[in-house]
Amino acid sequence: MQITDGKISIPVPALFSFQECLHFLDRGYDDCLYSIGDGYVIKPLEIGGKKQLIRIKEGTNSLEVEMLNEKPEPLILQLVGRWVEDWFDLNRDLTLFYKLLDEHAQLSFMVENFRGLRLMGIPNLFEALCWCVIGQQINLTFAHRLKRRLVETYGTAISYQGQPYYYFPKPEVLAELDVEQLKTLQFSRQKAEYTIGIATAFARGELSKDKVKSQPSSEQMLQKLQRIRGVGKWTANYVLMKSLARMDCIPYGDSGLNTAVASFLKLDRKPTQQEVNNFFAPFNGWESYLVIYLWRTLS
DNA sequence: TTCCAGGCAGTAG
DNA sequence: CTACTGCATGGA
Repeated sequence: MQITDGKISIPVPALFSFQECLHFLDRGYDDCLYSIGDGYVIKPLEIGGKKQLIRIKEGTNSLEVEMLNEKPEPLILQLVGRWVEDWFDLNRDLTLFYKLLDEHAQLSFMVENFRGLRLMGIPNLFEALCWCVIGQQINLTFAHRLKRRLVETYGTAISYQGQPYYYFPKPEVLAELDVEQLKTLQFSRQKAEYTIGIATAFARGELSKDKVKSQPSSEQMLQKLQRIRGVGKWTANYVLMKSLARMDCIPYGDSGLNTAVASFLKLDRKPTQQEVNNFFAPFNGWESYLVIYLWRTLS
């Protein structure tokens, strides 16, 4: 990572495609927590309690990060750079995963077709959990609408060139809400209760990214997460993958995953958990990436 | 109209 | 243990 003149230049690894990553972020959904333009993404993020707004473009074998709202000191720039590396999962060598894909009779086409697609993270665990609750069992268009209402109502924003850029609401804010307030945003009673419960757990310090991280194994991380009401097997696996960058997660029950696996196995029904496990077996240690690539086949 | 979406908890057997 | 049900809305 190089920092010169208030800008950050991050070298990208082999098997990286900015275009594939942007495609993932775009996908036709209206997301309120970043903004995609032609060849760039603008993202608001908080570093050390300070609100930053960054624009990420592609350079020559690099990502170029520009600070849009202020010119912070080099230490902060360093942290912003690390955050971007985290978001795009840049510090991962995908050679082995690609070798496994290449050896696979049905999936080897992904090596060329999806080349360089990375696991785009949701570094904020609280946000990731809320997003799962919102997305549970409803169509993604409506899920994005619900998220937008939550963020625009209870989040904070900064303005850049006349446009507001929103930060996800703080747990302390959502923890103070009552169910009826979220129901006016068209949350179901259940989604409202789960969201407030998760916010309360974070606000009280019962749950945090560090607390989940400190568990010795993925299995125990899953168990810690699933103790929270509203967090089941699907959500726990999803957030371990997206927020903690664990590589061995399969969000069992995911309808998109079921659709993709059923299609490769030529089933006219949902695959059983055993069939999903068998399908994933050759990708031991790379399950999360395979999930991302299977979802990619659907869009 | 009915069915089902990037599920989950609660209950019954 | 498995099977079923309510939840909320919108698109196919």
